[in-house]
Amino acid sequence: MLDPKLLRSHPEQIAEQLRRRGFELDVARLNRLEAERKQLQVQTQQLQSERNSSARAIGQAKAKGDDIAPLLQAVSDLKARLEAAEERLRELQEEIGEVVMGIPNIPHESVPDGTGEEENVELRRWGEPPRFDFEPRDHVDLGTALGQMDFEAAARMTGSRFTLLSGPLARLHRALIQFMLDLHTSEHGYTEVYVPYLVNSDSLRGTGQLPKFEQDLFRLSGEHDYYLIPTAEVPVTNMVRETIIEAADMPRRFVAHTPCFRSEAGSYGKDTRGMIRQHQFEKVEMVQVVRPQESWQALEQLTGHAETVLQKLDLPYRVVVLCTGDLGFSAAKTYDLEVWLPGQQNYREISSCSNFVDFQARRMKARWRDPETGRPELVHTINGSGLAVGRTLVAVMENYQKKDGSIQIPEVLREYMGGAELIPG
RNA sequence: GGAGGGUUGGCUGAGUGGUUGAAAGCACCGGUCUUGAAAACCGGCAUGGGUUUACGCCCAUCCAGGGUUCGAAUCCCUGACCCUCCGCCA
Repeated sequence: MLDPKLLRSHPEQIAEQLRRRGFELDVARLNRLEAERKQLQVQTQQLQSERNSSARAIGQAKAKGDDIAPLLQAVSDLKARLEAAEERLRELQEEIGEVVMGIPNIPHESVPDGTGEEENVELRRWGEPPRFDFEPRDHVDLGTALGQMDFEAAARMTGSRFTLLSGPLARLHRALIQFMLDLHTSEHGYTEVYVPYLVNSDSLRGTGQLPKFEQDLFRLSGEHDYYLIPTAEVPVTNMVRETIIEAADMPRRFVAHTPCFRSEAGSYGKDTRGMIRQHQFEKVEMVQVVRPQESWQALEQLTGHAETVLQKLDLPYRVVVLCTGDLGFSAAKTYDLEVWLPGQQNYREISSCSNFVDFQARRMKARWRDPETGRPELVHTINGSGLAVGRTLVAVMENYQKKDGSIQIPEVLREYMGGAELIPG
């Protein structure tokens, strides 16, 4: 959510900045609603003030033993007028609230202009795509040949876009999780957290998935109105919802491994083969809650933490900065890490690191006490995948494959694999 | 699943219809005292919104929503969450 004060005072400037990301802000409508709100609010508050003072007068008269009948007479129609005004004001504020909640974040000035994915800008590359003296296979062929990856069985027990892993491949998947968590907690200063995988709608509103992106979520039916988390960002960021953090406790850095559940109703036909796009996948997520003046530095740092995972796994990747048109709803700036997949001969997204500045914090009422002002101020929130586990498994399989279909185990994972160096073909 | 208790400011916690936005304590900030610190003493200290050049004034908020009333933290209803006991259970 954008600062309502800014939205009121400089709507044209905000509209212009939002136009960069292809969002058309209806300034005329907003101004009209605001003008009406202002007028109605003043009127309502006048009536409330009237009610308060007359109620007080009645109380005093009663205490003195005076006759209160004429006073009661004087306020006889006040209540009806007040209720009508309050009702209209409430409706109006709801309408304004809906409009405001549907406005995306303003892109940071450093974000390149563009209309979509193809205009994202590559910043740097790390590592060399491996050369094979044979035709490299993709993870589906490799996993199926090993007999340790079964999409058909998963489709029978559930449906499409699910995977069944078994044996060493299942263990490798788990090893990746352990490795990532250990790295971030022991070397990058994150606190590991375990969180609910079901959340309420307030939490999803707080991080920006609701109200606009309900179709991407799995929602429970039955007694509770809960949703399956689409990312650990939701529960972890909401840890600080409606709290005031003391300056000494900043910054806060959390890392969590969770499954993620995405309906992605709009993605039919995209990445239908393999584990790239699933309804359920594991992710290790880093979240930072920082002082506003530190958030841009924190984004660079957090992106580096995600890169370290790829470097330690010796997986070639590149870093791109998303252009304005590809930016997520809540983000002010996003770096994507894309890993090299020999099976696709392409770089594919494996991590997304974003600075949300105060956008989520305002929705969540997440604040800290600024020693400069002594008052509660909004925090900034940053998060990033460190990394998407399923896609990392894909990357390891495809980059570490051998001609006979066996898969070499990256050195840093061996301690989590009982010392094994190879998944034999 | 059954029975009961609770939810008040950063924290603890008073407060059952009329200057209560809310006692008191803690924490925090400033001052006096002190070589310095502590203690003691004095003072300050909620959030959001409207309005004003400004001092300020006004409104809302005591879990949420509805109701009763001239007037609700306080009474009634519904819901959420927390706690205790019983039952069941990984």
